Amino acid sequence: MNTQESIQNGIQNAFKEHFEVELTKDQISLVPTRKEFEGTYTFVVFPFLRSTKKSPEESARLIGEYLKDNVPEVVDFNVVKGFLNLVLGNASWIDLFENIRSNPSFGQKPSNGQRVMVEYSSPNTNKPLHLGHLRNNFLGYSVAQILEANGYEVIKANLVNDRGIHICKSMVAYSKFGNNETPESLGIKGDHLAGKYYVLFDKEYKKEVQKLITEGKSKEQAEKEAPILLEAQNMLRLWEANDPEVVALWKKMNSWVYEGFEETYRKMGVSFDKYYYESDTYLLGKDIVEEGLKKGVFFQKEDKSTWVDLSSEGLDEKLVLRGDGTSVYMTQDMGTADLKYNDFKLDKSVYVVGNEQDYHFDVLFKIMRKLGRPYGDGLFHLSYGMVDLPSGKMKSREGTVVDADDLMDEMIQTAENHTKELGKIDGFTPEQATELYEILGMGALKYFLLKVDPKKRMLFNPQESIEFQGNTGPFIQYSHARIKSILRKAKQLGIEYKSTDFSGISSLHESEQNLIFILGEFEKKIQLAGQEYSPSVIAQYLFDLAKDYNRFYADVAIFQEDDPLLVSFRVALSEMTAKTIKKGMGLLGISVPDRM
RNA sequence: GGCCUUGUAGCUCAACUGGAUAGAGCAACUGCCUUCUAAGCAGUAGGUUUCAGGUUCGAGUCCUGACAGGGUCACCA
Repeated sequence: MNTQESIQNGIQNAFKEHFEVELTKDQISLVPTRKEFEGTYTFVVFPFLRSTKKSPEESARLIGEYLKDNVPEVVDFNVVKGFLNLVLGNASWIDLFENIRSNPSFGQKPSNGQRVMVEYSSPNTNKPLHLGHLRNNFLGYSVAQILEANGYEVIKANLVNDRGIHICKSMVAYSKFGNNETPESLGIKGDHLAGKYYVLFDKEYKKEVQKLITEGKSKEQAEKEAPILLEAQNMLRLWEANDPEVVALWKKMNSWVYEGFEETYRKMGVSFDKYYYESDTYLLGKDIVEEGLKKGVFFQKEDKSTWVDLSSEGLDEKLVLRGDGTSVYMTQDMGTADLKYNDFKLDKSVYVVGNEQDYHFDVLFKIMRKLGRPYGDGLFHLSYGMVDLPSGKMKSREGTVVDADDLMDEMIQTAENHTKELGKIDGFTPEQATELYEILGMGALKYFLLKVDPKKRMLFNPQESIEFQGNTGPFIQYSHARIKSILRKAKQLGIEYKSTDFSGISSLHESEQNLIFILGEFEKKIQLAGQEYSPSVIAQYLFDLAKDYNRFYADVAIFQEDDPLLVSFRVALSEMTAKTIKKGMGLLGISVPDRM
């Protein structure tokens, strides 16, 4: 039984004894005591005044007395209005620390027997990845790690959007203006080559529309009839008819893009267990439409188009299959949901997709539940906000995006400049230095994107946004490197701490207590992050942990201490902090250096 | 216009899901490197939590309404 539980027990008994009331454990919530008051846990008595039939102060005092007398962990208490602050003794701090450090699976829950798929990234193959994709990829990868730490078996999936009119746009532009350029001949990545032609298509298209308008067409007409658009539409038809020439071009350009993506993913540090391609899945889902019609979940209109009526659930009617029998996005997604389930027998399925698709997924999930899918309740849309620039929204077609590759390179470059300025690369080989810059640059970037609640839209200012001081990745990485330096010195001095018994320690510094307390919160935070699908919970926690450690570091001098037992204890406490930082940063997909 | 969502210090974000005097970082200002890494630590200053009501012992958090931003309401994906 841990400290919290024994306090809860004590409170239960106190209520029985003094007020003759039976409370259940989950009615008794303990909150951390605010910094300005003495104590570790606070019990709020206001909600129970009806059963205590006494003033808040009196009720709190009675419970406090009882706990002090009957719960060994509680050595003192104080009452402020209706808040009962409990003070824990040294022994329970040491106990708590021993518990944490003797747990070999700290930060990793045992298997819960459930399997979850996290689908993220899901790029289009007509353009390179940009800043928005970075948020998506880092989120998806991190959530996968967090779910794994919560005991799930996780499958990371990438559903590649490799077909459709937008892909044909790049292809048309390339075949018209490409002059047989290749990534090699241009010396650029394949995804950037495709992106170049996607932008070129848009330019050309706008030019043609303008020309048609001056020839007297209406804007709508011109936008529909621009020759280059007709070419793209024709190419899509040819592709669907398996035209050898179009398919060959499609394969060639896609393979370039995949090579480019692979390189970007490697730099991002993300990976996938399963790839799905829309060129394989885009015809799926029609059988589900049949099934839905039979079950009466869907209905047909006069033009033979198939719809679902969700008005009873507060939504509208929604098309699921066109009148001519061709698919829409929804059709495909219904089919893919079944495909994923049949491939892996999933208990849960997480879609990491931007919040502009909230409505779509709301509809999709409601449909799958109406159809009685066993996985219906396990579907979850991890909806995240856009990343805005000071100049506003990013648009690929107009080229106003922050390119993912460029940004990562810039971050690494900045890390290099910063490190050199601080003169911190003594004793590094060139390879080690390069690795360090990458760890720091990527750490800064990932932490910046993950520390914010995923649901919220966020602002990225290229000039100011990413710092190396304060609430940043490098700050946490720095704390880790500092501890590693302590551990190296401890080893050098021959200090034994791994199996030392610390129960003889009689007094702990306040910053040591704080540190033990926050270390003890780690598993709760992992659980919360898993429930909420929110890496920001972990990021926030790690910042607090690093801050508490740095406070401790400044407050006590580890090796100057006379008592060898205390020296060992402080080294052990440091080591545990480093382990927790490393594990936690791992959950965010961020590496930590041993030196920096 | 309907629906969804957001609004907290000059800026970027927190607030343990209804608890105490709303906290951090950046930017500004003050201190601290002859002992463990100053990418650090300590401190000063900065707030009518967009506004108006309501619910209650208690509201940034819940409800209603306004105002402002964003998204969506495609036979695009």
